[in-house]
Parts: sequence; structure tokens; C-alpha cells
Amino acid sequence: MIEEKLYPFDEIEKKWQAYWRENKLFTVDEQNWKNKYYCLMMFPYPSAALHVGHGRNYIIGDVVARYKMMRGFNVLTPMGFDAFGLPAENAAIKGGIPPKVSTLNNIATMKRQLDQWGVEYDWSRVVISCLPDYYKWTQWIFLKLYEKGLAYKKKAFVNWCPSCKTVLANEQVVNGTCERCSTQTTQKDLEQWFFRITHYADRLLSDLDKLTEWPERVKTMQANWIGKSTGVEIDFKIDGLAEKLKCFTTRIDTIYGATFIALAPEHPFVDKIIEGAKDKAAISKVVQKMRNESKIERSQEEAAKEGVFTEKFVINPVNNKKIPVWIANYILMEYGTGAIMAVPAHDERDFEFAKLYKLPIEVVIDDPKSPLDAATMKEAYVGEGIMANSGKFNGIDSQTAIKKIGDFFEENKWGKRATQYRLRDWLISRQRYWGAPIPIVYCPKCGTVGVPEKDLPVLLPENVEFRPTGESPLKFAKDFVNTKCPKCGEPATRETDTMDTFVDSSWYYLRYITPKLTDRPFDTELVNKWLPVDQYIGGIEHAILHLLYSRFITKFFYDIKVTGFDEPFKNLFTQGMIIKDGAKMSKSKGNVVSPDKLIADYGADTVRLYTLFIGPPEKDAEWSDRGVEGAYKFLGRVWRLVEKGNALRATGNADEKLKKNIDDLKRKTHQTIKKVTDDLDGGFHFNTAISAIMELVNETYDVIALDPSGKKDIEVLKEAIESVVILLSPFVPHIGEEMWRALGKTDSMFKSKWPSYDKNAIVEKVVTIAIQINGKLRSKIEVSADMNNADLKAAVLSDPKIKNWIGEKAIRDLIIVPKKLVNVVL
RNA sequence: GCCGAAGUGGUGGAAUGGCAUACACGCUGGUCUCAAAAACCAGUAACCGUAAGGUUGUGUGGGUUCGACUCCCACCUUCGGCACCA
Repeated sequence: MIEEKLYPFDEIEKKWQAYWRENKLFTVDEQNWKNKYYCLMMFPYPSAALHVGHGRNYIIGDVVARYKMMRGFNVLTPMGFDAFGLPAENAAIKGGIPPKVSTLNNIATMKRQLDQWGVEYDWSRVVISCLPDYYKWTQWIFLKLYEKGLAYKKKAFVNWCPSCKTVLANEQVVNGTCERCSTQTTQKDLEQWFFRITHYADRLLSDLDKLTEWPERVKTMQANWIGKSTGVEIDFKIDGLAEKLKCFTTRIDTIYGATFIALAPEHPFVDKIIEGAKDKAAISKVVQKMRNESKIERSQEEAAKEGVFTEKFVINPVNNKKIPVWIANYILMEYGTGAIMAVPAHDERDFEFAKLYKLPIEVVIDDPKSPLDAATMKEAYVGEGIMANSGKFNGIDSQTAIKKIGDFFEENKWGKRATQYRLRDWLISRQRYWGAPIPIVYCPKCGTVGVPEKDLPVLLPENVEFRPTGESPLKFAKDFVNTKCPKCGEPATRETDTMDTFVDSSWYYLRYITPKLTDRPFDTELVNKWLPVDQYIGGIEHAILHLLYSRFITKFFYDIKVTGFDEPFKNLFTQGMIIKDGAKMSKSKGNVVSPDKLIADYGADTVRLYTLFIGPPEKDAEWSDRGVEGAYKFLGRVWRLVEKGNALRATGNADEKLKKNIDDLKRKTHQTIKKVTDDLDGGFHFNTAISAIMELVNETYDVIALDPSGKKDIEVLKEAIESVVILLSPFVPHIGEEMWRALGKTDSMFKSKWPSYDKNAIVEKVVTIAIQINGKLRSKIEVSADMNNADLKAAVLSDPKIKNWIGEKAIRDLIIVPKKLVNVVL
């Protein structure tokens, strides 16, 4: 803890925050979209208080916004709150404070924290997703999707979190546990609303290629999640039944080695297939047992394989062989067709199952390295190879066979090529109160009816009773539930489920452009001018959920022609987490660092500078209180530098030594401008940009120390100091603005231009050449930068140390790297 | 198992084929002070050496190159994603 106040940060920070707000520095006219730059930070859920880990996101965004402003862009930086969600409702159940009240309180607290950080937004555009003027349009999106058949209700096995007492989307289940509370989820067979995101699977995958400015790892995660695979869907004739059994395979090349068929226990054909079996009762029992195993049990580690023979067979179309049909617990109904052709020789799971139930194994692809023997093989051979025991395809390589056998199937109409995705439809129903009501009415006569647009919003009732059971109060709100059918006017009931909050956040960035429109969600023309977002900044934890859903909704809007772009975010930056004591900051771990005390002790600029200097912003970083003090000391040093600079008066001429130092300082100044500009433009290299400014500060001090009486070229010193202030200002805006005025400027520094460097000034006149002997550094010489190679060679060879090293040996080669290095090869 | 990222002083990190450890933290010694803080000066990879200097050194082992933290191959460790996905 540093006791002394190194500069009056408290006065300065309050003063300039008020100034920026009064002068509406961050307020944007949406009609003025020329030279626009849309800088967006993921809007937060309004929890009780922010910590320094959250701060990183907003600080980075603020730096980018201020920098782009100084580069002459018309910068839009809005902020809002993802305000629906479970914590507020749970607090209401526990403490009795209505969710709306606690949420709006938290929003006020968070806004205050953002303000004291000096993080500025165009607050005239604030979007709060839990207010009716916003969720009206969330409901409108639901209706549009419903209209186009992309929102539908179905009964399905869904993920249920017993603690949150609601269903969850697949994306919200992590390793079989709830993403929010880490409780083990269970399966429930419920009727729920879904969005047909799978219709967009292919585009969501292939358009990842358009996102050239997105981090590779985010794109990989999305691609994995969508999980595309291509193969063949085979129609197997079932012996003794009219139906054909569809099996999907990516390995049609192994079709001759299929020795059994396996169905998921939930497969719709199961009952029909075991009908009439001799052992029907026993088979049924096994099937029941497998069905009762929850999905979690099945997917945990290496669950034991189990299955039962159905006494039925299918015909393999390629060789008319009869293949036995089994029901097996390792087949998932959710993927493919819920039935597979099993090829034990070339699939590990099938191999394991075949060994367990002593089913035949037939090698149809030979390992080119060592021949395979079905009788002795210890594991399946899943690689490529040469086709064997495969009729007319014998001898060709398996890659070619995939193509040829695919053609063969399509020619004979035994099946067709097909694509499968891992992605499931987005389950959006939630059995909770604090969310946007799903705008649907159930009428005994007309069935399921969408609420007409003119009747939106379907208001969330506020006088409701929260039950300790966690059941949604909406179910018991009679005035809400009982309504009239919009079609026939007869008594009807409302849907009492609300929407997943990820629906709210899937479109908020569009609302910021025209946040106050009451007759439309947004103005298409203006949105097309301002979007896509130029820079989106947020946490990696949203790599799949929020970013995938937003891309989906954007594509849907594009298709229904309410927007003219099909990807919402051009550049994406995902910042790393701030770690404390080896763990992510969280209240439960008790390792939260609050910004409030730090800002009180050292000021917001210090916290900002340290947060940016801590390391590359995309990487996780360990928080250190010592590091904060270092940042504070540096700002004090800069503060004193400006004071010193202002006190300097030129008195007479500088001597030679001083002249050289002044030349060096001028060069350093322009090199620093270049370095900082490149670091900000070419990625977010804040940490190295700040180090470069520190170097310039150090060098400026050195020059002043050489001659404190002031016999020097004042202009160069003033330029150096002014550059330090301006280059530093996006990072530490308050002290930046204050020092800017101290240098005699009258307008806000964020209205002034970012400096450009003089190309001639950065050129080194004298360079240090490293001299290596056989690649090892042995000496260094200083030479003029324009020295020719012949002279350089002579200079190197006359260096006494080098002479000594060479001795009597012959020089075999001499490599010259201009202005850097000479390597003498002996 | 598959896919991806990473591994550099006591610490955070810098350097993407050319002087490894910039910048900062910490530490050691000094100046100032009654004292502390701040500030300023000097030092700080390891080993050998009084020193000059030398040797080693970027997870490990190989390779390419005049030259490798950087490129290639194999491996180890850590983190993240996916995973009985047919």
C-alpha cells in the first residue's frame, strides 16, 4: 500500500467524467453513420457488484472506443443489461424483493461502477431486456419464427435441472450438469417450445469461413458444436416387415463387414420388431431397463455395453446376407436415425459389443502395414486401407470406395447420401417467471394461437406470489392465464412458460440503433447502415451459446428481409479471465477483488492501466496488488514529467553529447508513436503498447537529467512529453485529459487527432551490429546505418575481439543481415 | 480418444528465422529522512572466475539452417472444447 498521493487523481477523475458527460462526448446521432465504428461489449447480467475481472471487458472496450474516436471515427458504444434471469427470481423467492426491483437496483449499482471506472457509453441508448418496450420485440421475434414454422412445440426428452426447476437447452448442459448451478440434470418427457436452429446448421457452419476476424478457437468450438458429418443413409429391408429401416453411416466402405444392426432402445420400430418374438417378454424387459438408464448414466465415462437380439433380420443389399437386428444401449436416438449398421472389425464400439455377445467379425479393409485377422485382432481397425471381402470393390483403397459404394447405393436406390448434424433444435421454454412470456394462447376451439402483433407485449404480471417450491408464479396468476382467444374471442388460456434469456440477448445489438421505436423492433435502413458490429468484445464463455444464437437470429432476419446482412459481428475479441489465487474470481471462492477500494486508493486510471498491462488481453492473467502499485507509480512519474516539461526554458545551445541525445529522443518519440499505433491497430496489444510508452518516458527523463538547467532543444522535449500524454490517453483518459490541458490545450483530447509519425524521423542513423562467430555472439560494433557491405566487412574483421577469435582460421562464409548482424563462419 | 491453445528469469511477460529475458513487479545495495513511504542511483538467468572473460540456457529428444524461443518430426506436461455422434 502506497500512502502518499502521487497525483490528485480523485479530483481529476470526477471532474473529467462530469465534463465528458456534460459535453456528450459519447453520444451519437444515429443518422450520422458516415465513417461509423460500432464498438460493442457483451451486455452484462445485472448481478450485485462488478469485480476487476468484469472490468477487463469494459476497459478494453473503452480503450478501443476512445482510440477510434481519436482516429476520426464516429464511434457508437452503447451499453445495456441482460436483465431477465434466474438469480433475481431466486432472490425474490428467498427474500421477497420483486425481481424487477432488485434488477433495477443492481443496474443502478453497476452503472455507478462503470461510471467510476471512466468507462463511457452512449447511455441515451440503454437497452434493458426485462422492460416491456424491449421484450415486446423479443415476443415479436417468437411470433415471426412461429409464422415461418421455425418455432414449434413438441414432446421430447428434455434436460431438466432439479435445482433451477426448469428445462435447459443442450447448450446449457455441461458434462451432464446445469451450466448455471452445476446440479446434475435429469431427463423429462415434456412438451416444450423449440426454435428450429437446425434448419440453419449448414449455413451456421459454412459461414464461419466469412468470419475471418474471429478467433480460430471460437470458430472451432462452433464447428464442433454443429458437428457436421456426411455419409450414406441406407434403407434396409426388414425380413418379414413392410417398413424399411434407415441407418446412417459415414463408413459406407465397410458395408460388406456389417455383421449386425443395432437400434436405440427408444427407436420407434422397437415394439414392432419384437412383436411376435418367441422371447418377447425377456426382450421387453431388457429394453425397458435400457430405457430407464438416464442419458447421463449412459454417457458417463465408459458405460457398460448392453443389448438384446430381437430375433429379426435385415437384408444387406450388397450381398443379400441376412443381418441380425439387436437393440443396444450405446445407440443414441438423438443422432442420425437411431439405428446403425455395426461393423465390428472397423469400429471400436461395435467391436466391443461383438466380443461381448460373440457376434461375428469380418475384416473388409486391410491395414496396408500389417494384415488383419478377424480371429485374433484385439481392437477394431478404424483407419483407411485396401478393400477386401467386398465383392467388386476388392483391391481399391477405402477412400475411393466411399465414393464408389455411395454411387452404387444411389444407382440402386438402396439409400442416399445424407448429412448429419450434432446440433439440436434450441429449446427455449423455461418454467420460470422472470423472463419474456411466450406470446401464445391455447384455445379449446382454435388450438394453439399466436398473440397478434397489435396485442403485444404480453405483459409479465407484477403482483404475483413467489412460491418456495420454485414453481412459476405465472401458473397461478389467474388474470394472466385466463384470456380470450384472439381468433374466436372465446375463453382461452395463455402459455405460462417464458423464454430462455438467450433469446433476449440474441438481438439486443440491433435495438441499440433505434432504442425508442415503438412500432418496430428496429429501423431496417439505419440498422443496415450501422451493422454489422465493427468490434464485439466479450468473454470466451459465450463462444457457443450467445454467439451461435445471435448468428442464427441474424440469419433469420436476413431471410425475412428485415436486415441486409447475415452475420452480426465482423470482428470478435474474446478477452481472458482475471485469476486470483489460481482460480476464477467468484463470490463463493471468496477471491473477488473489488474495484471500489482500489479506485479510492489509487484512482480509476491506475486500475485501468494495470488491467491493460497485466498481459496479452486474450489470455488469462493472475491479479497482483503489487502490480497495481507499479501502475500507480508510473502514472505519478508521468505526472511529474509533465510538470518538469512545463518548467523547462531554453537557455543557450546544447553541446554535442546533448545534441545526440536529443536526436535519439526525437527518433524514440516517433518510433513510439508507430509502435503504439501498430499495437492498437494490429490486434489489441495493450501491454506492449504501454511498455513502449514507459520506455519513452524513461528516455525523456534521461535527457532532462543530462542537463537540468535547460540548455537544450525544448521543442523535441515538448514533443516527447506531448506524445506520451496523447498515446497514453485511451488507456488512462482522466489523467490524460488533465495533463493535456496542463500542456495548454483547450479542447478535449478525445476530440483531438491521434498523432502520426514522421517516416524520416524513425530511421536510425547509427546502428549496432552484432557480430557472431559460427552463430555465437562475440562482439558488437557501432556503424553508420548506410555503410556498404564491403566497409562493414572490413570493420568487422578489424574488430580486435573478432580478430582474436578468427586467429589463423580460414573464413568459409560471411553472412550479412543489413543493419543487424554479421555472422562469420569458420 | 479426437480437435485446439500454451510451456521463456524469483513473478507477470517481451522477442515469430538474426544481440533471448524489452517493459514492469519483486529482491539486494546506496542517496535523501529521526524513521517510514515516495523519489532517485547501481545491480539482479544459472554456473566458473578477483576481474577480463568463458560455459550453459526458452518443457524433453532429434532434425533443417551460416544462424532456431521462432520452422519440421517425435514425446512430456498444463489448460480449453468435443466425445458410445455411427
